[in-house]
Amino acid sequence: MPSLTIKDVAQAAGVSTATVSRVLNASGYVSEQIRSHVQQVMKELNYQPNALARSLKQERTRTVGIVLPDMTNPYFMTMARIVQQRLMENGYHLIYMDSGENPAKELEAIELLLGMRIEALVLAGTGENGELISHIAHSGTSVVLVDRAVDGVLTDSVVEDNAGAAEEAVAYLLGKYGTSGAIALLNGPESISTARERSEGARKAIRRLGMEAREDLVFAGDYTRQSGRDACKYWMTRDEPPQAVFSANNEMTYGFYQGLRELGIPLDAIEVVSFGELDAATLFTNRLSVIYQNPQQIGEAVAELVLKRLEDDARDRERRIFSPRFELTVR
Amino acid sequence: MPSLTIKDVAQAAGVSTATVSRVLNASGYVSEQIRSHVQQVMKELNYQPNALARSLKQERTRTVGIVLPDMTNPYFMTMARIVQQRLMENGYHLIYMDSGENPAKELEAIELLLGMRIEALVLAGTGENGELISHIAHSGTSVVLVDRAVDGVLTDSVVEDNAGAAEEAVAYLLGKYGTSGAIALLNGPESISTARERSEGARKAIRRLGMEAREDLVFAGDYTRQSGRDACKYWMTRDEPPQAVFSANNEMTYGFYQGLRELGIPLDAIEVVSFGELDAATLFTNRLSVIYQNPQQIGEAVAELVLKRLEDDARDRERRIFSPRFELTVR
DNA sequence: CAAACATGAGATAACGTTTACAGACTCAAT
DNA sequence: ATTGAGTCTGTAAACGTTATCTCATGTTTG
Repeated sequence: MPSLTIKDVAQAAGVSTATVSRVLNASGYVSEQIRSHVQQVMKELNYQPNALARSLKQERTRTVGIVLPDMTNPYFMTMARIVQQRLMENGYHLIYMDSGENPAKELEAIELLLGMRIEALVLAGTGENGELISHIAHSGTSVVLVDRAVDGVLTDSVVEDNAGAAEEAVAYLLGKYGTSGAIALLNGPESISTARERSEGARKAIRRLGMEAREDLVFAGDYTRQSGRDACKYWMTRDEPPQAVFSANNEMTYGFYQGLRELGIPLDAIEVVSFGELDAATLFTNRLSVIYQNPQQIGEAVAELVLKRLEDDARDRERRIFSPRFELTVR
Repeated sequence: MPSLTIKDVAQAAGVSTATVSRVLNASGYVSEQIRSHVQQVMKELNYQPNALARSLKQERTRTVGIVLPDMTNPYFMTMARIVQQRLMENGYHLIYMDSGENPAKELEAIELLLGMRIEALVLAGTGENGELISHIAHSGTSVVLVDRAVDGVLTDSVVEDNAGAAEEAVAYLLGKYGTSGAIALLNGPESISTARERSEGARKAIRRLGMEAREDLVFAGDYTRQSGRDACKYWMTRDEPPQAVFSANNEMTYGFYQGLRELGIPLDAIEVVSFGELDAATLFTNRLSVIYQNPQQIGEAVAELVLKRLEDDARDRERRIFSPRFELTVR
């Protein structure tokens, strides 16, 4: 829209556009008198510099993009908030995109951001657009992967020891409920690296006891509430339902409880250990434990890697691995 | 960074930049032969048009900004996701900012967006920057207020009948627990319009029975978990604790339960009715009911108003009011 | 058959900034 | 007096696009 330009300000203040620009950027020489006068005029006119023109000219946007699979998920948003905060403090800003766990939308989002000339991309990916992402990383825009790896992409990344935490949690359940094997695994989609790793860790715990996972107690969910519900119905209506469940994320866990509720089974009838942000839920039941992924910590790491990469593009690739805390809250 | 320009493409394809621009925008005349050739070249070079330059030239960004008080709150994000979706479908995109419920950060966010030349602003405000917001609305950038009114600002808006819903809920509690008055009100900050309205509605229900709210059973929270916890400690440690609580938002409700937990009081010892997204929580307790604000519905309305306003700036101001559903889930 | 028109493609002037570059002035040191 | 450095300000050329204006061609039309 026809908003004010530096020209209007210059005219109103009786100086050249160059001078206005200089006071705007506090660069070059400008007398204190004119300086304050120009600033006065800018305030009066309510002038707001055009970031588009500025970025175009400077060939810098000081902008970072982040694309997340689900912006309604507090885990991701808590992480992202820290990133935004740290970037802001360093003069960058963050632009959010939601891929909805959908590779095509992810592609669209990334291309939109590229068009905006982001200087760095933070991605919790669907795992599918490896070729493009690699290409981006090799052509000037820094890429930091978070939470999830992407096949064939080697860049800075901050991930979690999903396998290790899953193994620990399942080992705990096995220890408690014996080797009878009545422990169910509620897995996420194979396309997502975290889901694969969690599933693998869980299985490893079982194998270490010289057993194999009972495939009728393994459910291939897709990180949605609905799939947790489905798993519940599948398992809990049989003659010998499992005694415990390991769930790969929070949404599926909620779905599982919803299923119990619908089946009329008391929520405390079965012990659950779940990955993900379930703080609020643990208030309400005595038999749910979580594998807590500290999103603040992860956000801090992401911000740090982004900023480091931005100031030195030639750095070696860095990989941060955090260990989620298996927090036994069963009372 | 030195990304490719239309010039590079033109050179590689052996045509002028004007021609490349024409195929890019499918405007003007260009032979099918050259057309496909240029597109081929663009694919090969992985060319991504510079949105900054494009917007600058066209004096249109097709961008809408949204500033929310808390992007980790699924209520807001569920609403925003719909807005984004609808805007995308109409060729706009949405840029998110988080004000953290802080007027100064809100101001900063708005100014940033203005600098980016957003064409419309969606705002769930802190209630504090009325002057600026009014000014924006009167100078070409459409403004749509959502969830919360802002003093002195008259623009398109979509809000809820907070007072009505609060009144209904508290009337229910009064009916159930008699007029003994042992119903506690957990209010939000007075600066936020929704909080004021919810508090007022609750008080109205009490007055209708010819009584006044007992001020020792009214707690002035601030929409944070911590304040819910504080309220709990304040009320539940006295000789005659309240029999029921009306809470103005979800976060405070979680805090209240956390307080109960810490005090060792069974969560079902007290009935709660709360505003906000508490879907998951109602799975776990039998004595929590929610006043459900349908975020999808609100998102749809916001998107519709934004799009209408964008295509006809002269429209009359429109105000959509939704009635939250008081959903009695107590079993 | 000239005149009108549709088609195709290149030059070029913006859009709102920043940033050389170049003048002009002041002031101290030679 | 002359130089030179330091301070202040303006002119104008970019940044990567799009859109207007040309100028060529055909291709209809009256």
